[in-house]
Amino acid sequence: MASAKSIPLTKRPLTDSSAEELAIGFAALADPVRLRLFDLVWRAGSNGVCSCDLVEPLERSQPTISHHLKVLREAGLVESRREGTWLWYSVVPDALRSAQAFLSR
Amino acid sequence: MASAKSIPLTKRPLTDSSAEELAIGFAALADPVRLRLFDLVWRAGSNGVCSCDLVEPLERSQPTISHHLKVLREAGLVESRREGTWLWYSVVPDALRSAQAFLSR
DNA sequence: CCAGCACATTGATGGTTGTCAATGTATGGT
DNA sequence: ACCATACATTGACAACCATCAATGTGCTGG
Repeated sequence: MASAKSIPLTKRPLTDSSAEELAIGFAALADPVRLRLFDLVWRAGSNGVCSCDLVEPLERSQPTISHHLKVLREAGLVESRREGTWLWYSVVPDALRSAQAFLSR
Repeated sequence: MASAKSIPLTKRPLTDSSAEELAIGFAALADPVRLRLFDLVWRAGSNGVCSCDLVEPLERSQPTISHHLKVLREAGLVESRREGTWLWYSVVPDALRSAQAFLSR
């Protein structure tokens, strides 16, 4: 049961742990290359996009793109599915929910 | 005049420069201490909050808090106003607009 | 003018990050 | 079995970052 003294969630300051969690999400978006990468994956919709098509438009080496995709994956923003030799990346549904909630008051 | 070939803004991939700009905003929020700091300033509303009241709850040294406030200020997220010896910090109106717009598709 | 408070700046340090060349691994075709 | 392709991992390096102690700056009261 809720205590009589409880305060509405949005009125309480950020806890250390939820700040940590949010910061991880924002950190994943805190690099221009990674933002454009995420944008390209996002635009591909639920079908996703082959990572082989992400190297050229971003003008970075293949290991660099692979590294950034790993950061996005580990932050829970994108996911990948195998299709033969290829990997198809797509945005995790509701991945941005907590970030959106924070920015919207 | 708009070209007949022009594409709706939201359908075009992120340009390098707008990705750079967005990334600066997200980077400012990509640290747990800075997030809690921003949260505290935000909750203070338009009156703002004295930075002397921000050191203790965040359990960091005064120079560290001063450094983080500078990062938030230079990212355009907060602004300060002098009141005698004190500085009062408040959130810049519409500071989060572009970030919100990006996260909302 | 001096003492004290609020806040900023400097300098140092350990840790993290973006990048690429080189190499490794997995998958599919022949 | 072999080779080519797609992608990941490793290692290295320069740049950046969070943090604090020490010091500097600006304001106020006496």
